[in-house]
Order: sequence, then C-alpha cells, then structure tokens
Amino acid sequence: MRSPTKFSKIPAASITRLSIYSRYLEALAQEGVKIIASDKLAQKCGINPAQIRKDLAYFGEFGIRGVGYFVKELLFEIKRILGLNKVWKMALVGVGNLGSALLAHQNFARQGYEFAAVFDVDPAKVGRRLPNGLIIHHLDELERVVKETGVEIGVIATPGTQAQEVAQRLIQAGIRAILNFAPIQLQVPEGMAVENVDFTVKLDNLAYHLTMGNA
Amino acid sequence: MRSPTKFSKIPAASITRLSIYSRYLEALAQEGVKIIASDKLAQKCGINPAQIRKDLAYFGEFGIRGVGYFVKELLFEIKRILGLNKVWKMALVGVGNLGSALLAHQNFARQGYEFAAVFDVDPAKVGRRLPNGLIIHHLDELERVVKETGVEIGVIATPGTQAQEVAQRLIQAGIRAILNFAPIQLQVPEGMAVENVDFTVKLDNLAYHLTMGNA
DNA sequence: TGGTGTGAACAACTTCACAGCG
DNA sequence: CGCTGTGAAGTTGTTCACACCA
Repeated sequence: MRSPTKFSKIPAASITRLSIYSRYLEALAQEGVKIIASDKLAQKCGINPAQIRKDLAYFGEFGIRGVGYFVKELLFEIKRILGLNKVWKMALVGVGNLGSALLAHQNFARQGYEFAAVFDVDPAKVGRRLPNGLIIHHLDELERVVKETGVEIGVIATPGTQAQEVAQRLIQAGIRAILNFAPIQLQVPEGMAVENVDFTVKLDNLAYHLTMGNA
Repeated sequence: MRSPTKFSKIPAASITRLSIYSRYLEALAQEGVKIIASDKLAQKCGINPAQIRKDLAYFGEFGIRGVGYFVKELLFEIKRILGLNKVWKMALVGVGNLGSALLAHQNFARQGYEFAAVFDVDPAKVGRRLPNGLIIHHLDELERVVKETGVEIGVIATPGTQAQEVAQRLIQAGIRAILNFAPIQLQVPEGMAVENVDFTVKLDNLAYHLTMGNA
C-alpha cells in the first residue's frame, strides 16, 4: 500500500516541483510580490506553464482566471499539501564529515526540519555533546530514543557498508521515511519512503554529458 | 545543441541507472563473481530486468544469451560509456560546512573524481592551505585557475543567494558541467549540464509521503 | 481581455513477451 | 535449455489548445 489515498495518481515529479514552486513563492513573498501568473513562475523554474497549472489542479483550484495566483495564499496551500505546516523531527545516523555538515546546515531549521537525535557507533563519538546541545547516542539506543523524541524521518550519513543495517534498525524503530546519503540502493519493505542523495550518480551523469558532448 | 550525437534518444534515467549498475558490478567484481544475469542484477537494484537489458542495448550487445554478462567486462563497458576511464577534475566553490565535508569525502577519489581547485570569497578563508594541499583562491581567480588546472566540472556549495552568480562565472570560465548543492534552480544556457543535489526537496517529498500515508 | 483549469493529443519511458542464439 | 536482445503493447507523464470565468 504505497499510496492508499485518492492521491495515488499524482506523479512523484509533481511533488518535487511543488517543492520548487514553494521556494520561489517564498522569495516572491519576501520581495512583496502579491500576484504571480503560471507563465512567470514557469519561466523562473524552467518548467512548462501548463505543467504548473496541472500540478496545482491535482489538489484544488487556487488561481483566479485572468489574474493569476495570490503568492501568499498559494504558498500556504502548497506548504499544507506537502505537510510543511509542522516541524518534522529527524534522526541523524553517522556523525562523520557529512553528518557534521548536515548538523551545521542552517537551511533545515529554516524549512521546518530539525535534528532531534543523533547516533553513531564510534566509541570516541558516543556520549559527546554537540554544539547544538544534542548528545551522540550509540546506535543500539536507536529504538528507545526514536520513540522518546518522536522522530519521524531518518537520515543515513554512514559509509555505504553500514547503510543497509542502519536502515533496518530505523524501520525496526518505526521510522517510515529515510533520507539516504550512502551510495547504495536500500532494500526496504513496501510503504517506506526512501529518498537518495547521491553525489556520485550525479557526477556520473555530468561525466556522461561531457563525454558525449565531445564525441 | 543539448545532445548532438546519435545518442540523443537515450533517457536520462538510463544513465542514472547505468551508474547504479556500475556500483553493484564493482561490488560483485570484488567478491569474485564472474557472471551475472539481468534478473539477479535487477533484483539487487530494485529494477525490472528488461529495463536493464534495454539500458545496455542502447550502447551495444554486452551479454551472452543463455548465460548472462561477464561482470568485469560489463563494468568496463559501462565505465567507458559514462566516461569514467579518466580522472575528472572538479572546482569547488564555497568552503563552508558542506564544501569542507565534500573535500574530506573519500568516495570521490575512489570513483575517479578529484578536486583540483577551491574557491571562496571570504577573506578569512582565501589564501589558506587545505589539508590536501590545495590553496583557497578568491572567486575572482576562477577563470585563470580553471584554465590552468584543466578543471571540467564545477561544484557549487555556496548559499543560494550567490549560486547564480557563481554559475555565471563558471560558465564564463568555460565550464560546461555543474553539480549544484544550492537550493535554487540555476538559469544556464542550452548545452550546459546541471545536476542538482537538493536535500530540502527530498525532505519535502518525504514529508508529503508521511502526510499522505497518515491522511 | 487575459490567465486559469482541463480534456484530448502527444511524447516519453517502462514492461511484456517471445524470437533467436550461445 | 536459459538468458539476451527487441519489437510491440502498455503505462505514465507532459504539452497543447481552448472553453470558461474573473
């Protein structure tokens, strides 16, 4: 039951685009722009205007014919759709270079995401207190801490070799959404949401493009 | 002229999958596995077996009917296709939390990518020497250094506010491929390759999934 | 008038199913 | 026999074009 609701027909790409729209609307709102038309927004996002209208139409009628969309209203609706009208708590597993950078990254808090628990297996790290006040727990504490803190999203920033095991533990602890920075394809049961952030794959795409362009 | 060659019909998703296959083949090769069938590989990658065969068929006939694929041979071919039979030099722009983590990340070197030049605008950082021996140049030096070092891929790890300007400078310097970690949609001319690594968008996807699942 | 909302046409990608070959 | 390679069928996602409405 991947998507048991009536929204099952919505392309995953639409959700990604909604997220992108919301960023532009945020900027527009800050600039004091009141109204925006799909053509204008489309141009900024490099997307077809009809695409935008269709993406929005999946969820309702938010525009005014002959005018466009009220920026603030549309932003509010998109955030509601995406579920951004609350703060999502995340658990970070793996406090290496990348994990530390993620902890220090300011964008998360701004966007409504926060790390509420941090884990590692390195004895030199476990027990240490981070600048933000969190204590690094041992991975064995995962289930308990996840349940106590109400974490809903797991972030895997371990080496690839450990990622699958960490995923299993996260699932075991009741987590249903994982952001995976490890360079492997996680095997998870139906109904889990996994998003991969994979630099190497992206770089390979660039390498291919450059190679073909020169061919 | 986005893709001027006869390969223009190849789905972008196929290239991404080739990259994923190559990782598994690498692992298999290391385990000493000699031969693999599309069904087996498909299972590991969570992909339809016909999809794999089709992806490969775009570029040639690499398998043996009734048998499968020679792991080493297929790996070699995929690497050749992707353009991984050389080391790609990258320029990093932005030595903040994320940029530093990228510099320290070991996976790049292993995969045939290396940072050959590093840039920032912060006077406190410019001129400093990094653990790996590179000196942080000022962004104004970009064009000169890029040309001297033969960098072909630009990596943007600046705040979103500066990313578009950095992109312009990279393009100005002759760069045609950009890995963008900033949370904005870069506006670039036709023919440029841009890959975005965008945590926030991924998180929004997860938030949506969790919200819908509970609805 | 001008831009939304949307069915219908189109395009792209994926999966099926089986011929063909080692 | 078994697995690849591939046309054909199916599915999904995108764009067009215009009716409709503020």
